[in-house]
This record gives sequence, structure tokens and C-alpha cells, in this order.
Amino acid sequence: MNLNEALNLLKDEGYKFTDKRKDILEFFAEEDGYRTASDLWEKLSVKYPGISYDTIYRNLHLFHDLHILESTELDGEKHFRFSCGHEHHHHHFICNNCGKTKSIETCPMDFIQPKFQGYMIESHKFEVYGLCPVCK
Amino acid sequence: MNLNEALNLLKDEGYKFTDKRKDILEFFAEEDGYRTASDLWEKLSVKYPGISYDTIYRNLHLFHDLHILESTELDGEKHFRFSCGHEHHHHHFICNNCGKTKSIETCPMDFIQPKFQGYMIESHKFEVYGLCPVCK
DNA sequence: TTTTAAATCGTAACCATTACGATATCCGTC
DNA sequence: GACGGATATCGTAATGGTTACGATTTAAAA
Repeated sequence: MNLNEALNLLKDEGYKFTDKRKDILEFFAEEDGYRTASDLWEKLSVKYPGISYDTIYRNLHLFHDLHILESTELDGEKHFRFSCGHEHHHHHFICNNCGKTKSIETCPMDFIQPKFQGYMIESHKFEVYGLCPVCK
Repeated sequence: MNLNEALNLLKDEGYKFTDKRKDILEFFAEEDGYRTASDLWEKLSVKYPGISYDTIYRNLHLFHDLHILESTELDGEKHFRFSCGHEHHHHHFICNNCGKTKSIETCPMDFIQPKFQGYMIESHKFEVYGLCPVCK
């Protein structure tokens, strides 16, 4: 997913195009890592003083529903990043300092499937945390 | 970890023995799966009407610090279970319905280590979610 | 039994998130 | 370009999980 794909998707789905939506998507396109609602609020507040948290969350959810953003929960706070949706299934290393990610192509489900006869597997989560080379 | 080990650990570390602490540990010993603070509050409220959430959380944190309980975050809410601490490192399948778990002995870190030269790996999370045979 | 540090209560505060009526804005249509 | 209606945003209050704290009670050592 990139900025243009996201903007086109918004348009195709019939959602209105607003400056704030463009800026939100640009934020995630530039940041390239997991960011929180308040990270986004701080960024947008410079250009739009007093922007409502309703706007922040409504759009985060919209973009998430459209698979423009993906999310994960870290320390009790939701974090969002541009979706890697069109690539094949993979997981992430996430830097505890800067939030940037590195893809992990190996999926552990490939190794444990046979052990779950009788169970219904619905989802899984595999994430590795630490410091990236820049932050180390 | 079992109930007696936990009670002894509490004593050895110099913490006071109270009925509520005993009942909290018994709750987790019986439940054998991930439970929330409010699950515990509901259970204890029967015997101790008006029990404070301060007591609930203070003891959950104490037991977590003593490695009597382990925790994970599901849907933005912390869940606790009796620790599997004395067994070797492993992960969990967690039933989305009843919270009970099944050990997964395979650790994905065994497969991906070489790919992280230059990174500092601090922790990882691998959990599988779904329905256990009973709930399916 | 006395003492005292620790545990609990009752309640308020905190933080991330959600909700909602009033207002403003986008955008298809005339 | 103006109009009209659906959608987006604002301002703010409410919610849910968690944390905090002074006052009171209790476990257990002396």
C-alpha cells in the first residue's frame, strides 16, 4: 500500500476527500512504522489546532477497515502503520524505540499446524521486539 | 506453579497472608486459563461484597512480579493466568471463548535468529487464538 | 498484648478510546 | 457557480480499564 493507492481506494469507495485525510495518510506514508493516535494528533495539531480526537479515531478506524492501515497493540495502546497488505503473509520485528519494522518472512504456523487437531484456529500473532540497527 | 508453591513463595518473600490473597490464588488455580481483573472481581465480590479494585490490581501486580502469574493483553484488556514458569520456554494457544490454553512447544525464534544481525532482540510474542475442542 | 508495617477500603483521578448533537464541508446535480 | 443532501468535523462528555491515595484495618513479629 502506498499513498496514491490509498487515496484512490478512498475515492473508489465513495468516501470524501478532505485535507485532513490526505495529511493523515501522508503522515503514515512518511513515518513508515507503528504510530499511535496521539502521535498523529500531535502531528496534525500543528496544522489544525484543536483537531478533534473524534476525527483522529474515526479516520484511523476507517483506514483500518479499508485495509489501508494495519494495527497492533503495544503496552495497552493501539499502534497503526501503513498496510503491507498486497505482499504475502508475514510478520514484523518492531523497534521499541522508533517503531519502525522489519519483515519476518517465516510464519510459525507452518510448523505447528499438525498439533491442533480438534481445535479451530482463528488467528495468530507473532511479533519480535527490540532495537533496530539505527537505534541500537 | 501450583497453589502451594505460590503460597509458600508469598510467605518466603515476607508478604502477609490474607484470606483475599488465598482466594485470588485459588481462583487462578481452579480457572486454569486467562482471566481478567473484572473476572476476578466478580468472583471475589460474592464472598467480599465491595472489595476494592485497588486490592484486585495490587495483588495481580504483586503476583505477576513474583512470577506467580503471567499476563497477556487481549482486546485491550490484561489477562492473567497461573504461571507455567518452571517449565521450559513455550507459547500458548488461547481459546477465544473460555480462555483456556494449550502449550505450543515450538518457538519461532529458533528459526529466525540468523536474520537479525545488527538488531538487538529484546522479546517476542507468539500466540495462537481460536476455539478449543470443548468450545468448538 | 502491644506495636507497626503492610493490606485494604472508598473513592477520585487518569488515560486511551468512544459517542453524540451541532456545525461545517465535500461533491454530485442543476 | 449555486444548491442540497450526505458525510466529515468539532467540541465536549461519557466510558472502560487501570492507577493512585488518605484513612482505616489487619497480620504477625516483638
